[in-house]
Amino acid sequence: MPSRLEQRCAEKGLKMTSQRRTIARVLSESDDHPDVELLYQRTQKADPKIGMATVYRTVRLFEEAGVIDKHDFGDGRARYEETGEDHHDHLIDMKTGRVIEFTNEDIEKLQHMVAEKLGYELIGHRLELYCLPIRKKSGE
Amino acid sequence: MPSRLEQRCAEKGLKMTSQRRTIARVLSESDDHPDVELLYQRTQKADPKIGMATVYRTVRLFEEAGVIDKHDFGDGRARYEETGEDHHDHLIDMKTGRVIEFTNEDIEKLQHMVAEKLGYELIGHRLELYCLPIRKKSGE
DNA sequence: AATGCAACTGATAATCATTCTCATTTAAAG
DNA sequence: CTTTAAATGAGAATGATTATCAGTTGCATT
Repeated sequence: MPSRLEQRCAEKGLKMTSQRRTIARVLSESDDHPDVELLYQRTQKADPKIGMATVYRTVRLFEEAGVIDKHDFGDGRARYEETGEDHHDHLIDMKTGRVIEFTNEDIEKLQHMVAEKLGYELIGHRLELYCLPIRKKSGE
Repeated sequence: MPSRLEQRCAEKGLKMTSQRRTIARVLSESDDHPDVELLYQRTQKADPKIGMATVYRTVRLFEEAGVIDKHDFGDGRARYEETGEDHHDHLIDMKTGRVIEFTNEDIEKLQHMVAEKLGYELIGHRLELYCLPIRKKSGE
């Protein structure tokens, strides 16, 4: 059973190799935001012959084809996730590093308005909220 | 005459050397968002003995002291600007690479609301709009 | 003003994520 | 089942940034 991502790759006319299928599957099955190192580890379980370079190449290919999204949460390495029809932004828990997805239509609209007011058309955007859990106990 | 930034460094209790003064001045006089390479070039004009490593170190020191802000606009290198009392976000012109600053109180408020709804306190955030000019005439 | 020393600096080596190189292998068309 | 352009794997190369270390300097104390 081909993964959803694999199908989308085929639709884009990408040549599908066994390595790309494996990586597509791993990405499809990931519900977090893995970096390349983590993707490499996960692909290793399915096919230990896949090289790091191939993961980098494939992830770049997929990103350029628009079937996955690339993120940079400020820790110096890129992280990826399958593109969904629902756009969402990210809230980063600074304590645990956990990433929570959210959507907010009002913010989206305001972004378009801001861009328009400045004479621009909004093509893409990045919104990340760096937060700490609300806690009434003691501590930092 | 010490630059505004130099004074702020002194207030933070940072030991001020001639190199740091020079770099602080260059940062104060920059109204764009220079990367380290560009800062290095600008400091060279004032003091050709300053090394690249010192620029990196100083910029990190200043950033950790909270007197300058570090940005990452997705081109693989960090860019800096003096911290102002006015918070602002950035609109990146994808055609020219120009960076336009803007503020929007409504977006700020919504961000806090989103974080709160998810059980978090908003500490910092990053908002960048990647845009293309709305059909303008030639040149610029 | 001279002293002492921790902190700073400059040159360069090291690191980290990512991309490139190239010999070998493979997907997909004929 | 050939053919061939493209993909792969291993490791070298790259670019931005950080660490190392011997020599230098700011600055608090004589």
